[in-house]
Amino acid sequence: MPKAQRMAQMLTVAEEIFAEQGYLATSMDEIAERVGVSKPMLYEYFGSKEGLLIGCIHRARTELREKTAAAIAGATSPEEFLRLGLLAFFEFIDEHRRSWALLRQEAAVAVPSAQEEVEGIRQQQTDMIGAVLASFSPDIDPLEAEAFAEIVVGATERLAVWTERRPKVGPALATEYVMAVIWPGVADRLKKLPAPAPHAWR
Amino acid sequence: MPKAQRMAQMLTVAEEIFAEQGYLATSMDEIAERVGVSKPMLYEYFGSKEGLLIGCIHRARTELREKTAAAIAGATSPEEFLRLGLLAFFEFIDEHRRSWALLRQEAAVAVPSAQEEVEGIRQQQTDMIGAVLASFSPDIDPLEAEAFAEIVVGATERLAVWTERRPKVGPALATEYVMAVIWPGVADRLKKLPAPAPHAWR
DNA sequence: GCTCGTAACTTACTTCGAGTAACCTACTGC
DNA sequence: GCAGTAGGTTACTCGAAGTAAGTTACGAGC
Repeated sequence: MPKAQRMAQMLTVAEEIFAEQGYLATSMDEIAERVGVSKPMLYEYFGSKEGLLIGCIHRARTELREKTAAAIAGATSPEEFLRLGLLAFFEFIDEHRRSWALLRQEAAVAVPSAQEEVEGIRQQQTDMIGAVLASFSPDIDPLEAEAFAEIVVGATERLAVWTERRPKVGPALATEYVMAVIWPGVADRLKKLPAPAPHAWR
Repeated sequence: MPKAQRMAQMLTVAEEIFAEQGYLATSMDEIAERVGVSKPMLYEYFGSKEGLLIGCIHRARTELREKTAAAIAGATSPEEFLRLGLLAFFEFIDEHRRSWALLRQEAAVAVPSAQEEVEGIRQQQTDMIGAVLASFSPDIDPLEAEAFAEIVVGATERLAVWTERRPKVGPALATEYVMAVIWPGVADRLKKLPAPAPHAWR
């Protein structure tokens, strides 16, 4: 089997087993066996167990970025922008329930560089939010914009984990919940800056 | 040295080394050596490496619960309640910078029971928020209340991680950021429902 | 002042899994 | 038909989790 194809297969199998049993409880021998190949092949292509995990995360990250970018492409207001971005995120999670737990939870643990990959996902998200804030309200304090973006990402991520325990809450409702809590506050801040709002500073 | 004292010492050392190097990169021999005791003693008192980690998390959780409970004791409005709770949380993080990363990130380890301990911390937080919402607005949809609580906890946790990279953002400012984003949305929801007579409930 | 019981501790293993060295084989281009 | 290489394997090393069995410190009861 050609290299690229074999690598993709390995990632798929690894993601599945990691999600099933957890990163620590999974041995490279086991993954190799389920792929139908010997352990050194995994090392040939991914260098280490950690490398394999990072490969999984990286692939998910790429897919998430593409979906989000496509989703927000047509947005015309900050509210629409946020709503579409959140929806894309929750839909992604919904489609990847199993691997999501892995990527979000396991990766943190394991290894500093896997940690970086996960941070990369968050960076995508915060960058996106930061871009909304900055584009619609260029004078916002950069530190505050960053904090807002982190808050939105944190809220969203946490709610994504929560929806796993509440299967009846689908992507649309999850999006509404997040918007209901954060949008008034974000809108408030956006209004205040460009044209000083009626009620100035609390 | 008596058992209780030795256990406390072990937890302190373990927390420190885990935070320094990460859970995986730390060996039990290393912890034992730094405690000044042999490895089987660690197993005698904590059963496993995982057990030791859980011990660390559990201790932190207890401390956080006590501090938060003390902080919110005198609150009279939902806003004050939230603000004091958040402040207590950020102050706790500020005092435990080293071990914080460990407890939140590392603990997500494949080991389910460590994961549960960390979820226990979050449960404390969401319960607290849920209690505010329910006490000030008893007719709120329980599912929505739960979602709101998760959102607030997620936002807070994420901002706590962020402040580690922004040392100039202290607990007070972090609290303000979170309140600025979430309070308008939460207040909005509380207002929408039939206002309870202040004294008539419970 | 001895000895019994137990709490606190150690040495010396076993076991398991990550990572590696060295070797094999089938196909492709020439 | 031979050389080079992509794709693969077997059989190891080594480090760290976990354990079995034994050792010392010491207070209580006689």
